[in-house]
Amino acid sequence: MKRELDHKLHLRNIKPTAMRQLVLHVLTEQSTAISLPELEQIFDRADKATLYRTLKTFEKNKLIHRINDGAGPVKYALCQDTCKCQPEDLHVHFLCTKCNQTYCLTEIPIPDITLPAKFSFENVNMVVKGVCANCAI
Amino acid sequence: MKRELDHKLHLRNIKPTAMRQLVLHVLTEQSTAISLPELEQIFDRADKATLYRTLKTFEKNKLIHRINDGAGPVKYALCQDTCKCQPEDLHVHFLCTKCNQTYCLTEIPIPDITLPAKFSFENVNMVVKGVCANCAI
DNA sequence: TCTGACTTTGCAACCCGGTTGCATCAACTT
DNA sequence: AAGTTGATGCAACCGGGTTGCAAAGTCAGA
Ligand SMILES: [Mn+2]
Ligand SMILES: [Mn+2]
Ligand SMILES: [Zn+2]
Ligand SMILES: [Zn+2]
Repeated sequence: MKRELDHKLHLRNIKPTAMRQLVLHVLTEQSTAISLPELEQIFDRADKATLYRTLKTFEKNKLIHRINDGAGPVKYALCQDTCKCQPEDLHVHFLCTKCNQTYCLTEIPIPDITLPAKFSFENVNMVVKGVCANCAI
Repeated sequence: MKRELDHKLHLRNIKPTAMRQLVLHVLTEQSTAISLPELEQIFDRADKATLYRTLKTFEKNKLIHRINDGAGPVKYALCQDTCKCQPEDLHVHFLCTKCNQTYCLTEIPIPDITLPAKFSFENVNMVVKGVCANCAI
């Protein structure tokens, strides 16, 4: 277990401190994305700034990606092992309006868009809102 | 001029107060979306809460729509006259990474997505990032 | 025209997510 | 052991967003 976490950190060139192991452990347990405030509640003895900087480090090193679903705080989810956070790694996200959980739809790539003349493409964010399978009646 | 603004307000069932006329006037002048903090700077004598509630009223009555481009504050842009803020009215937005302006690409509808089983669709937000025509070299 | 109900505005204060400065602590190098 | 670097903890701050409340404005009915 701990081995695998350390390995994941190592692959992304992140030094395996105790804090980082704990945070990564929590992240791997989630089936949906998690925000900094949620993380604060899970570790109620940990410092917000440390958690914040841990997420920053993870994001910079492409261990996690940030998701802006438009509903409150930014959320984070683990990247796939092969992810380089390039356009081809981008996928659709889904925000459930009932449970407020945000899902990575990693198998759904974002469709191509034809931009107006002289507009160049760098990146794209696509969030679908609706009701998730868990919340469906 | 003032006639047209009042007419727009009337069409959306918004009482034409002085404040609302001023804000709508500013909104019609913009070619890109504008945030509440930006609006505060334009009217530096106006109260933030009043501007805030004015935007809320406009949004509720579908005179403007909110754009969450993931870069700082929420921005707002005028809806088309025919807009009912339904899925068919949704369009792609474009955030320029150089000038930080957000464009409504009203002629580009958001492509359909096939969601996983039991996930239902309500809404979608799509923001493309890149460099706009004005900032292109 | 006066009155009372309702809406809008202005001001102040607050909330919360995000961010930073700084001192301390831990790990690693020489 | 001493020095260097990076990580952590704590406190404070910032900015966008939001609310409570009283004053001002609007307007219909008496
Ligand atoms: Mn994702
Ligand atoms: Mn738009
Ligand atoms: Zn759900
Ligand atoms: Zn631009």
